[in-house]
Amino acid sequence: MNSIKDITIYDIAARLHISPATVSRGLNGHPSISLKTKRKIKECAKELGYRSNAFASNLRKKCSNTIGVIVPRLNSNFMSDIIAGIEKTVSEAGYNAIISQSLETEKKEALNAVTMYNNMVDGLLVSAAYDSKNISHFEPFLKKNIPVIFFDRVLTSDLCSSITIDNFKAAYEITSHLITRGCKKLMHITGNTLCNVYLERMNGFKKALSDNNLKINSSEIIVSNLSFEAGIDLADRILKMDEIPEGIFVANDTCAASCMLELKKRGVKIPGDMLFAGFNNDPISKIVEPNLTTIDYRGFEMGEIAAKTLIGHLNHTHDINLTKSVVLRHELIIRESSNATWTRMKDIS
Amino acid sequence: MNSIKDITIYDIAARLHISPATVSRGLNGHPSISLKTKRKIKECAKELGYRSNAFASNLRKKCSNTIGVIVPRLNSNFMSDIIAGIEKTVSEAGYNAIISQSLETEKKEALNAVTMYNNMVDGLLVSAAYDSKNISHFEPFLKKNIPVIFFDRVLTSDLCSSITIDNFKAAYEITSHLITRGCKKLMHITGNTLCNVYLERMNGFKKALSDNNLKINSSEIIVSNLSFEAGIDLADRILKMDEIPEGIFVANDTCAASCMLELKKRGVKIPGDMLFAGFNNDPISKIVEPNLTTIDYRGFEMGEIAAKTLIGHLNHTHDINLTKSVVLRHELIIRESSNATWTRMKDIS
DNA sequence: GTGAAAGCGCTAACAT
DNA sequence: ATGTTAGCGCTTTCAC
Repeated sequence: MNSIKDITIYDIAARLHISPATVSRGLNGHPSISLKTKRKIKECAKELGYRSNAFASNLRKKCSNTIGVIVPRLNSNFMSDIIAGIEKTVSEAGYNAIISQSLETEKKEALNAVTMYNNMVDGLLVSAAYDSKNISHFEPFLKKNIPVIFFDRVLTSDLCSSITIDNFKAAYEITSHLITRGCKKLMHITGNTLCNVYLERMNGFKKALSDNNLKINSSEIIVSNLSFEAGIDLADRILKMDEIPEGIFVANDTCAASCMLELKKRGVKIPGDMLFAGFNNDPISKIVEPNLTTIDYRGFEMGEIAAKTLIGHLNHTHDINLTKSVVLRHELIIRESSNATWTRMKDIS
Repeated sequence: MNSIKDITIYDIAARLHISPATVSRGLNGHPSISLKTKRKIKECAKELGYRSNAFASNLRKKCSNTIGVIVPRLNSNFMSDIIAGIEKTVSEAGYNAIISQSLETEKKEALNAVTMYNNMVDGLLVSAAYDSKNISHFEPFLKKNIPVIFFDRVLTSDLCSSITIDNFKAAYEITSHLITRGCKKLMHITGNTLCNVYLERMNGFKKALSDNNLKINSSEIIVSNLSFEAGIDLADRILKMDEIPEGIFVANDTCAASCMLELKKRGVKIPGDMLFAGFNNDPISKIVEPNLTTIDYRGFEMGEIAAKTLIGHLNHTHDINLTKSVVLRHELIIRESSNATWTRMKDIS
């Protein structure tokens, strides 16, 4: 295939009448090589179009200088920001990143992990799939002391660090906000509660209710896949309820937006008849009418910190204390979908 | 770091009293190894927790079994679909993919290309950055006969295949649709016309106008970065025009949606006062009100075909005829934003 | 400051 | 059907 032979350090050595060892050292900035020879080597390398053979180098050094990234999906702004944050950080530290998506299944997540393992990644950054139950598929890494760090969607383990936001608190705040606006009968639409982010958001919702002396009826918490289509089905389900909720907190923006639209289509006025809140501050939350109250958190920063934590750990190899958690800040963004005092109580009085 | 020594084929060979070569062949399913020994080898490998060292293998074979993917951004559903299509295809063919984003700059695209080159990818799949002007940064690949295939955002070159849709035709169709609906004064908002997709969409727009005997005023074509924010600024600019357009075709959905919303906020009725069309069939197009007329094309399929083309080329190494183009189908999706006969002409009559 | 030499783990001639 | 052997390109210990 590649008709033209690759230039190796031997070619440079021959041309310069020095040893390959010196060339290797020169190229890698080894301190004990004189500046003059270093310069000569680099010039020659450039001239001949030399490129370092990463395989030979990695084989010899027994490490890849690569970190693996596994995420559920790449299709959100949020994830793209995270990836950008990771890429920036790892490349600044002289590492490469290899990225893969689990498409929300534990099976593909495990498969991706095997690939990463075989490619000898130095560390792993993971945001777990929707149905990932435990860290068993990451055990080969842990056994070999290859650090695995979770971000956003974490799998709890004593052996892994995690970077998250305080989903419980964020949910508590957004629910309290709806309550402050006058909602008494609230509803929560969440994702698979195996997933920490959805479990915690649900718990925050519940706590806000109980702290405000509102009773929690289990029928008012619905688990869904939070897709666009699910939002439409949910609207239907909501309208069929005995008592229509006054405020709805959905665990993501996409589903909140489609649900809201469907309800509007069926004659529900928002925020007139019902208040709405989402989660993520996705661009969609600024497009949907009314604009959606939501929780903002910065993906880029999360990616940066996840990568920095991993690389920091990789550098001082003796850091026993891997198991730390970083919690990033979030912000409640109040928009039109909840920005009215809820007044259906007039009907009752 | 990794305290436990890795198992190699030598360990398996020793344990089984056979040669490492046999182990290697057995593991790789070489035909001339008896089924019995194959099974024995695989069992032993599993038992010892063997993993193949990809570096040694790649070093020896002088190929990486990896294809590189460079895209502008990962943050759209469309791109995520493309990546999923690529990943599925390459993994079925026994390859790996390494993915990176250029963040819309030629500079980072070139940087990513260097990384890919040093990692000896067997081929490259590229969707060009916003400001990528030529293929010079891919020349090292072409010089070494490493195939580079463009998809969606292509850079024209005799040396590279491309997978696209017929942007010209799609734009022609959507513009004709607006004209059929009664618009006489049309406007087009496009991206950097260095980019084939935007250039062709603009040309399709122009052709539809001239075919319908509508004159093209250069002021009615605006180049923008097509971002959410740009849409808002454009709304302002549109309202300041001497003659407000009757129909607007924007080259993507995000910008179309934000522009439409801002116009609505300023009192413009859509589709009452003005028809709108976007491009991409992004989820946002189904959220914005009115729902946006747009062009749909399937990303998953595009990714699949791009990867299949590349891998097909990789397999029969003698395929001289790399330079072929595949054009995928697209579909005009008519929604509410243009689904009304335009009637402002009443004002004039 | 530089060189010699061994070896990382695997594969592919070339044997048998 | 299996074994022998050499070598992919690099890094690194040990010499000097």
